[in-house]
Amino acid sequence: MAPLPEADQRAAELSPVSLFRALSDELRLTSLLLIRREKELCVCELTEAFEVSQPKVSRHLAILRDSGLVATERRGQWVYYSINPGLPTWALRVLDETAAHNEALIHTPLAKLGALAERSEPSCT
Amino acid sequence: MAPLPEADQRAAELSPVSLFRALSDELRLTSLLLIRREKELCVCELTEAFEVSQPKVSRHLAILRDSGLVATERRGQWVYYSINPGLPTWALRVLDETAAHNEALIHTPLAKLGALAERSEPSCT
DNA sequence: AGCATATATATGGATAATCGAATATTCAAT
DNA sequence: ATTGAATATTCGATTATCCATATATATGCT
Repeated sequence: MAPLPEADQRAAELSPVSLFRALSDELRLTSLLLIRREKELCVCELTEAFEVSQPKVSRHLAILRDSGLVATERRGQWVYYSINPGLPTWALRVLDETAAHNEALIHTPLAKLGALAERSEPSCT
Repeated sequence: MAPLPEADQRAAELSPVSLFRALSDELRLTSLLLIRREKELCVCELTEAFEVSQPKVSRHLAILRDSGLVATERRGQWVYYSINPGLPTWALRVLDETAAHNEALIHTPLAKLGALAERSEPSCT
């Protein structure tokens, strides 16, 4: 068999406690839900959507990545974060349930993202 | 309308972050799953099932109670913990998914509980 | 090369979580 | 009332988490 990518491997080993620890911070949870909804987002988009410092976003995304929840792909100067496709089904369902019944969680940042999108591509500032 | 019991009120306000924080500790998560499976358990049963100190179990159960996840009922000297019936559906589904696909989590403590049950009622020691 | 933008990491300090051990509290029964 | 069993709480120490700030790395462009 072909070896799994690193992130997928971590996701395959994902323990419930690791998942819940990762989701136990508001910025991490909402970032993950926003990424899930938008398919992929780069650091600067999240920084503007949540109006927090870039290092803060980066640090929390690193935690999501290290626990196997998100995958990253660099394209040019941007690093795009997306839901790790190797996530176990039960974890995806946890996210689905949480997202479906807590839409208010990402309401505001989603609106900010929308305003951002009107100026074409990332090009954050 | 009749006012909700305290625990139900907390459950109704349950935020995703609060839920995940509560589940981000192994003893709390496994205790909750064990309670869910057994309908109700008292502190001494959990103490023996997990082979940890009584204050430790009590402290973590208090956190589960304060975050609205479990309800308590005193019967004689024992305090029984059960899943808070006022838990929102999405939270129950999160527990369902977690339990269904991580049975190994409570395998050992469940076996210890079984051995305990052969000597009739709680009567821990 | 040199500069600007995007992202990541290191440092130090404040706050919170967790633990073991000791001590309270509550209830039942004598 | 006193004892014993079950549960809860407090205390001090340790560790983990989170933040802001500063700095480093990586990429693209000229």
